[in-house]
Amino acid sequence: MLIDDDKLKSTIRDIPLFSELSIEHLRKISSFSKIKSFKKHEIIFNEGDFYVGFYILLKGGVKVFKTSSKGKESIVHLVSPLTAFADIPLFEGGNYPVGAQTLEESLTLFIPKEKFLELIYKEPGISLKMLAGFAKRLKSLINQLEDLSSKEVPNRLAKYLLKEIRISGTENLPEPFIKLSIPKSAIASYIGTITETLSRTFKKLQDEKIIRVSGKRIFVIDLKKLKELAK
Amino acid sequence: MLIDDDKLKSTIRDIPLFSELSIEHLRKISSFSKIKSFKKHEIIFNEGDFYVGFYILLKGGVKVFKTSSKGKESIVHLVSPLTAFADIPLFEGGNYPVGAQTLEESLTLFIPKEKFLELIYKEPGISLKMLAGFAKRLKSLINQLEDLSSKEVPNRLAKYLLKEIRISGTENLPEPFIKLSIPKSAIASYIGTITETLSRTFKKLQDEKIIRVSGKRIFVIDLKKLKELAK
DNA sequence: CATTTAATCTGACTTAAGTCAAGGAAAACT
DNA sequence: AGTTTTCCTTGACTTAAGTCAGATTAAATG
Repeated sequence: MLIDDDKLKSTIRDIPLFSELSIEHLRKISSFSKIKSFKKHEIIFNEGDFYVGFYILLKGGVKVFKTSSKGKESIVHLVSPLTAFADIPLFEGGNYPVGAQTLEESLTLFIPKEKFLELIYKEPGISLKMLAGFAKRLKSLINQLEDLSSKEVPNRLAKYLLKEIRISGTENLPEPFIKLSIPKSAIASYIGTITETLSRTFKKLQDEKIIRVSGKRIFVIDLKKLKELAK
Repeated sequence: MLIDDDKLKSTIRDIPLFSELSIEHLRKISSFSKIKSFKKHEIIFNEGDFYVGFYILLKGGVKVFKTSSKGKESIVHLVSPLTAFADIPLFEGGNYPVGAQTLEESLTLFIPKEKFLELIYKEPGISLKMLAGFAKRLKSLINQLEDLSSKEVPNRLAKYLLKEIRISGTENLPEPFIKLSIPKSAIASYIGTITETLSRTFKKLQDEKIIRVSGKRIFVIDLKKLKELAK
């Protein structure tokens, strides 16, 4: 156990999915769920594994991906802390339809399927929360889908950068920036391209004086142009 | 009113979402929902319209689409009968994030947001049903996303054709076939390409003796090859 | 049924982005 | 610190699929 029980309960509170549960329920959840820690690049589960439950990322970074018949992997979700992943098959039956692997050392909360479904039957409030969460993800997947088919790589990269800047909270600085904590190859796959093309696109945006790259940091010189590209 | 009330209630029963509701609840739903009929090519709602509720297609065909900033439309959902659409914003707030338009003369059941949410609070079984439905769609969107980024047009078309053949129930015939009820332009957009490319791809599959096209009917000559292409 | 309108096809051309191959840079690991 | 491994970049080339323009066919409508 890497964090103590009280800390865990207050962390569970921060998870949108569980934000409105009573102390009682939080205790219950923490009683049947397990903290699991993973090293960098460790596999959490493989596509096709027997489904036993879902995870909430507490700390670190995780990629959720599908592997095509030709072995090419495409990342469908870059998980950030306090977000659930692999919760879809809870209601679908079957095995894990995707694989998950850490991008850095990570801490997760594992929630076993059966116990959780029991709880959800008793506590309908949770299902409404989950519906809201699923709705949000459906919407974002639909957007991703539309972007992928109607926009080019520079547009998709711009959109990704803007999202990251919003998360970083540096949006209103004279030079908003982000620090990449994941390899560029993961970004490439996530926005639906390959590393070579991504590398060239980064260069292109630099040539156009829209961004400035310094190691793992990307500074936005011209936010207006970036937003223009993204929409 | 184009179908009588009893017929309507038994139709509602066939909708997966409502399949396990009591007569009481079915009556309730049919009391506050409205049958709306639409002509061919009629707009049901536009992207950005104020959200008032969702629809269930009873008869006909509907496309759900997003329009990019450059005016290019991409179809995110080809709705077939007994399927709900525009139900995502129920839990998300905001306006309609997509537009919907009929592809042929259609009959829908309109279910107003507020009334439905009231019902769902009282009847938690519905939310579990909806969760299952959302989970299924999330999974299918993830698959679409993966296909779009890892596969080429012929592969995507093959996959689409196979899905339609499964629906048509002719899978085990010596020559499985489907009858296109929607314009090819809709298929093109749905699989993420344009009509010209789709036309050439159809030709390619014909040259390779995988399919045979006769008007609006597509016959599969070589199912094995088609499946090979799709995976 | 004739004529307007919409859908589909075909060809010539362009282009974004993928593949292949090779060097460099940065990180991780004794 | 030095070496191995992973990550990133660059160049030359190829290709799938998009754009543009025009022709053909099918469908809708008076």
